[in-house]
Amino acid sequence: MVNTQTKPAPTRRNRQYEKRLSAILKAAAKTIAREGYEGASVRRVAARAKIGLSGIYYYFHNKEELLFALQEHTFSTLVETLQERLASAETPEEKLRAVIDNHFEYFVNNLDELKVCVHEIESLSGHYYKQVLKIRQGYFALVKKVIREVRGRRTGIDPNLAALFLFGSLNWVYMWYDPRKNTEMKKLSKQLRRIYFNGMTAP
Amino acid sequence: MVNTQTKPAPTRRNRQYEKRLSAILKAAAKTIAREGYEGASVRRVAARAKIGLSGIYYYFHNKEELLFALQEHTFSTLVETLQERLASAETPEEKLRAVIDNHFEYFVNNLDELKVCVHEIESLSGHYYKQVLKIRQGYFALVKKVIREVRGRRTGIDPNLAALFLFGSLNWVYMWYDPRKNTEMKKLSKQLRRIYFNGMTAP
Amino acid sequence: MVNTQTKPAPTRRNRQYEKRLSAILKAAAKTIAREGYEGASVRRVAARAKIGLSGIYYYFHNKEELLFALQEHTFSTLVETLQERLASAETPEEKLRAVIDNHFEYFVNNLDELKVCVHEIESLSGHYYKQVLKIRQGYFALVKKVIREVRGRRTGIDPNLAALFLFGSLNWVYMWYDPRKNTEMKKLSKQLRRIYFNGMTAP
Amino acid sequence: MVNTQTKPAPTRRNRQYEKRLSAILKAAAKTIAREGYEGASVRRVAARAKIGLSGIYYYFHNKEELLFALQEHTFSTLVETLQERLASAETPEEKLRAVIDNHFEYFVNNLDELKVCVHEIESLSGHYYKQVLKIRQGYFALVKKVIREVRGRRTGIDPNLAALFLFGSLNWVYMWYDPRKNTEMKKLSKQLRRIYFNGMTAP
DNA sequence: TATGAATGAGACTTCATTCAT
DNA sequence: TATGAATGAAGTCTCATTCAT
Repeated sequence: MVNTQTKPAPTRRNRQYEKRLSAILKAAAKTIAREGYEGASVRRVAARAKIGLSGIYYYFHNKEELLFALQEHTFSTLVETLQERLASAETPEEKLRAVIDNHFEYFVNNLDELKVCVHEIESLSGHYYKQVLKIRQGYFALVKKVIREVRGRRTGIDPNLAALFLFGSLNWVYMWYDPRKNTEMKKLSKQLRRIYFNGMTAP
Repeated sequence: MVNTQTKPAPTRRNRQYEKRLSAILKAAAKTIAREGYEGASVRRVAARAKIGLSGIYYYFHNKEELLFALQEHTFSTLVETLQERLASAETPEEKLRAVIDNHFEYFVNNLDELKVCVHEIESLSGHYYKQVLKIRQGYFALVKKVIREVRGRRTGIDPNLAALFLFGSLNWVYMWYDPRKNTEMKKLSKQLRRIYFNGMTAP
Repeated sequence: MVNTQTKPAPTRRNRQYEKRLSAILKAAAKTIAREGYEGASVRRVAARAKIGLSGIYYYFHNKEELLFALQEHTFSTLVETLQERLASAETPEEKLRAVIDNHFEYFVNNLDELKVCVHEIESLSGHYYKQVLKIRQGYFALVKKVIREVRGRRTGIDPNLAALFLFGSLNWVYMWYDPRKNTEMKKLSKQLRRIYFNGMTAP
Repeated sequence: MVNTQTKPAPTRRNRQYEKRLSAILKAAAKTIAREGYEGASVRRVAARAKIGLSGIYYYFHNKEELLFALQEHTFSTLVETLQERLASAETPEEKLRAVIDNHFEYFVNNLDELKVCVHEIESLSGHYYKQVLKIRQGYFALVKKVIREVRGRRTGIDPNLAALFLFGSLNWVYMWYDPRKNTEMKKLSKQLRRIYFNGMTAP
């Protein structure tokens, strides 16, 4: 089953298993991104993953666990890569850039996954929700810390609110970004950095 | 049916009709806000509106029309009130404030409705979607124009992107705003204005 | 819905409703008697009742409620008619006869229902189970009291055990009684009375 | 496979096989006793037997065969031990006691198995059913013969009916016997004997 | 104007079973 | 001897919608 703590050596069987599993996750991301979590049917996810309907239930206990796996993985990755970037950033400005670039870069390479993470946060419930919440809170804390450094002593800026507004800008992107138009991510990033950096450092 | 162009004099019967209709809309907003459009069942909407299930279908042709009515009304109102506010604003700064205050004020008084508008945009399809899209585009155009005025000659700012980022910040609010904590809207507005105004006017 | 406390006057509509409802119950009894509770599918119950599958769910919230309604009604009737019979019985012997005849008579007229009640007692759970349990306990108490009268002062007989054994004999009938062979109920009753009456009154 | 006629010498391998097999049967008895035959899933039987799901299918062709093995073994044992007991009983009374004690003793040591045998008789079908039926008929014949001896010349007692009533009392025990309360089997046996012996021998 | 009764489609999930390994 | 992976069939239930009244 998914989420086993022990990772055995990748035998041929294991590799087959992992392949199927990630095929299912990819299919789930695509389907849920297009139809919404409630709107997406497990059957259609299975069809896209080229597996029998009941095959899904060999890998996941239920539909919600599919969404959970998606969110858990995406947010964890987001946090990890951000931490790496932040480690090699020095000035507050560089750190803000790390935050923004990290988010955009992941986004542009994982459109479906990020959409599902942003748009279906409340579709999880109970234990699943709480577990993802924790990771998201970690992510939020990282960003808030960066913002605190950016604003320095300017007490007119509330880091909490500023972080929430920034997340709004970042998360909303999936609603208008069109990959076919191939808008340069660099430009997006630069614009957003400019607004928020200047916005938070002006006297 | 909904959206009749001709508005007859408000007889007692008409008033009864309108009352029921808005009760249904309120119930729909609450239900869809909590359960999502796909997750919300017409049955539960009817129950909340204290009406028989099939009673709904006297007022609306189908479930999608419910969502449409909600979005149509909210976005139209948003545009209307913004126009009024803008008419009495003079400087670019005042206009930016009009945009932000208008959004926040409506939001705080219509939490469910705005959430439904923001979160369920893509749940409409076909004709319904297009009609709402038009209104939203009008709204967007108004805001973009304000932003253009704010940035003035600073060509480093792309009004389109800036508007999209601003909308992100505004729309994301429903995800974290907690009416029970009674956060002051004034503070929210002030913070957001500060970031975006400074962010777009810094050299 | 089923089990409404208020009983409105039987309009034509009501009569139609009642008819359907008892058709469903009859179909459920037949189906569950033949296939067992778990083995019986709601679909097949519906087919026998000549109603659409989902039609069942207009009358009952779920499958378990079907079984509950069956058991609730049967056991209640059993208790009621037994009470009537006991009221007009005088000697202990007559009372024992009332118990046995009451059970057999109901049984022979409602083979399916009684089988379902006896064989599927543990198929109910939670609230449903408890509610039926209460009625059954009432039934048991009635019988025990009769047995106490029968045994008189013979302390060698434990009324509790005797009642349980008697119920065993009564309930087991559905396993071997063949209505096509038209065994006379009178004979059954007489035999059983003889064994238990003599068995409990011998010195 | 199960029920091989030839019994090879018990090598180590064979012993391992038998062990597993009886572990599965024990698990099946427990599971089916709790959840019913239809309600019990092979998966859960396997889990309880601490074996892989498909491992079951090495020992049994299908689910029904599991139930069959259980019933076949239990009823055969019941018949065997009864025959032994009867061989050393002399008076009719002693023989009746043999019948009752035999049943109760087996019952108290094999609660799950006997429940499954009594409650799931009709869950078998076709060939499986017939085979078990034969054994049960043998059991029934034994008991009927004893009863015939007990009643002697009292033609008012129909041995067939009396046997059926007695079986009812015996079989129903699983519905109310609570092993935790540790009711003395001796008392149960004595009570039942008293009722049936006196019941059938009174003038 | 409103509802009670009904339905077909489709949702999620579990089932017994198989087969290559 | 045993299992991991997979499947088709079937299960219960909810859904949006209709229509006679």
